[in-house]
Amino acid sequence: MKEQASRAVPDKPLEIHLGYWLRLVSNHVSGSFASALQVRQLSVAEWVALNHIERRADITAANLADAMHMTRGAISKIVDKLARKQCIVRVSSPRDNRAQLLSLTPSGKRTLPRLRAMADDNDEHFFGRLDTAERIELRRLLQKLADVHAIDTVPVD
Amino acid sequence: MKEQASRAVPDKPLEIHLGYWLRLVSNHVSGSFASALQVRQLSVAEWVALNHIERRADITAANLADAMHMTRGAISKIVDKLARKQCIVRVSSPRDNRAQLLSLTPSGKRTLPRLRAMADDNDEHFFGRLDTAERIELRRLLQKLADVHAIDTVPVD
DNA sequence: GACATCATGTTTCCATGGAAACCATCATGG
DNA sequence: CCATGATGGTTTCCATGGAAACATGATGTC
Repeated sequence: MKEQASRAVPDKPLEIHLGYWLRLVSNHVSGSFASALQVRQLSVAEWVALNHIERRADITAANLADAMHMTRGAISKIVDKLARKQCIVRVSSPRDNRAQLLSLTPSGKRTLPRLRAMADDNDEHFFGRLDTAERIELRRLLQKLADVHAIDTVPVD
Repeated sequence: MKEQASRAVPDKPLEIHLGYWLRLVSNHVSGSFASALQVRQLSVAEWVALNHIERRADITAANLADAMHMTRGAISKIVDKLARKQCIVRVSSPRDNRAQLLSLTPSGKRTLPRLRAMADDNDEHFFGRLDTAERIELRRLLQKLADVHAIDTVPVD
């Protein structure tokens, strides 16, 4: 009598789901990076926004929202904070008075390399224990998942 | 003159970080599951709490907080919601009048299998496109990361 | 036994982000 | 030209979760 598997609690804990492990590790990595950024008075979302603005100067808030998979409402607040911190400036688009073009201030441009170093360190700290092959494989698997589920549906135009 | 790599924007986008992909995919998986749970009027956190309570009946709120890596304040609210939804009951511990023992109601026990099926479906939907070897490898890598960084520091007693 | 210390659970306050309503500005069709 | 709709950005409201203060009960020390 195999310990009556019928009425017993099904032995299918949360840990059997890959999603569980993904969330566990992901939250930890992001949380650690958030702590690191905190000494610079920045949030992860703000860091991501700065990156997008750096890569594509004069991006509009709506495009930024698409690129970051966030709502325009949330972006509005983030942009507001970054502007208050003198990291970016908002300029009305000459061809559309509704839109505002976002770009880095000199101060913003100067701080980005340091932030990037922190991001590199954080990534290295977490994934450094994997050897090169493992890191490549992890990246491949994650990209495959993103690809298969069209998570990279980022119009950004 | 290699397009002056000095002053140019360093070509190190967010996507080079494994943490970026981890967060991207993880958020998507969790978000999808959250949507699925929504039709049952449950949040992901509530689902996780139900699982822990099922696995360890008469767990205290403090232990649940440890197990879920959340603060007692947050757990207090989650437990409150689950109690209001008649999924669990709170009973004062006979040996410690501060502590309250949490356990599933019959209704809670009945709904858990359906929730588990939803979780299984969600996981299968997202990771089903990976073949068996890939899924095993992904699990191994994530567990290795959790292990190396002691993310599983779950006292739970 | 009295008091300091600690643990449990709740509450309050804060920050974040989505949903939806809103206003201003384009764009299009009549 | 103007009415209608679409779009960009802001605001308000809501839900979630952490931080910290709090009240209550347990524990330890003297």
